[in-house]
Amino acid sequence: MPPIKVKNAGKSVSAKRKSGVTGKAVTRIQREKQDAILEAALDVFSLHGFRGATIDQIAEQAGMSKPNLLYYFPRKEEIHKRLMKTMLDTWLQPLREFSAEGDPIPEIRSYIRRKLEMARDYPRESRLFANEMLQGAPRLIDILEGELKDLVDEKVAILLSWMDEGKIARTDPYHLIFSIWATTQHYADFDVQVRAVLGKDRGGEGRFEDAARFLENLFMQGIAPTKLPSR
Amino acid sequence: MPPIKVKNAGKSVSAKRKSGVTGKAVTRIQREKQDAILEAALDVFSLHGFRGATIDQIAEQAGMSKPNLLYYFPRKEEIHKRLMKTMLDTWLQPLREFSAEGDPIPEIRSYIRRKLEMARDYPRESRLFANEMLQGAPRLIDILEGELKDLVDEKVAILLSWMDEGKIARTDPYHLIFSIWATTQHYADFDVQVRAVLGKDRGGEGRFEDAARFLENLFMQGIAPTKLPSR
DNA sequence: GTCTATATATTGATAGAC
DNA sequence: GTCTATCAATATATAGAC
Repeated sequence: MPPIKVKNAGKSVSAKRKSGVTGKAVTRIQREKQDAILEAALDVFSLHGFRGATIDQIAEQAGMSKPNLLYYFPRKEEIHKRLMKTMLDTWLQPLREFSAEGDPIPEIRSYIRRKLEMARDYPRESRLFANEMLQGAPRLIDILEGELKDLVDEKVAILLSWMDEGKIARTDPYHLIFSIWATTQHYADFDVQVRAVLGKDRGGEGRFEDAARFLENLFMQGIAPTKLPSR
Repeated sequence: MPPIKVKNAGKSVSAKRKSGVTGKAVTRIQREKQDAILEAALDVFSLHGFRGATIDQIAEQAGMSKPNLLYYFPRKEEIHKRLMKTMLDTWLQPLREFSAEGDPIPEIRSYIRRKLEMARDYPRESRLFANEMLQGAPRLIDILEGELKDLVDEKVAILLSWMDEGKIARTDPYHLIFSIWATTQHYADFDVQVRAVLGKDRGGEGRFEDAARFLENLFMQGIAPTKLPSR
């Protein structure tokens, strides 16, 4: 699996000299400090959730004092908000790229592969998201019911049209998407368990290749158009 | 899906009059208080993780004062330890019941159904477990590498023998189990997201029936013996 | 067994010197 | 911008009266 390219996870080019929130000019050193904070915060929030994370921990990991950190992000919640924003952008990219243009089977296979690559390359983002879900998504529920639902509905329509055309087996498109999410993200969120169960001999880096092979096979069988429609 | 019976989630019969830890006699009222605490703690821990949960919250939810709670469980960690213990017992039951005796296809189908019923009926236990995984399983790693790995290895051997006999398709048994775990637990751990995406019309109680139909179909296709072995 | 009161540490956040 | 010092709130846990 090759590394995947993702939209600039930092600030957008147009915001290079202005902070979107405050409108104040932003120097290179300011951006570097902010990035160090966000990087450290991703570690801590993804591990302990919002309430379990402490500013102390984040500041230490970022290599600065607590008041210094609070100079850049006056409130704990704002760090978290920023992380969630950029995380969601990265996280939903594979689904956005899911296209009606290509052939159905390769398109779905490719989506699975990209999602698994995300779990491999961005496990902290996956855990940050999972933490928020476990807590009932108090800071994300609006996006789930709005932007995310709209995006999924759009892709579900594509899947349904493919089913109508007999290009893939008739099955529940929502639960198909849920299953792809669940199986791929599992390798980030439950990584400890995966490693522990596979043991030393099989728990190395090769586990993602094995997972990719298995998942592509599983879902390709599940949507093969030669099969009878699910009852 | 009928409700499932699970081994007594409270104290075992033989421990009815003795507390396993202290050896002291335990009255009915003591058990009731302990149960109320554990019940409330399951709510709070499953929502906020170990560090994010507070004794205040648990005590309030259990309807007692903080010192009163600490009379029964002198340390926060001991409440969590007890919860993890009983949770794991409940949680691994479906896998323990997975038997080499029955026919392969119905046996696997039945395992999927039971795991999904667990997600439906014990979502808090699922989230408690997920929270621990996200944190790197600091309080559970020994069990994962010991008891759980042994149990999985045992069931993997059964799956492999079925593959050798041509009764199910040849595929990676570990990742098959991971996929079943991931897809079923998803409906407990990511419940908010599932509801949000399905919307008002499809996000009701029927979602578990839909999920069961989809998952059984997906995995039955994936392991059907008529298929060629996965390359 | 349950309460009020409190000890002790940690938390998010601020003040003000430099 | 960064620091030390510190505040107010909250955290786990204990003391001791009843």
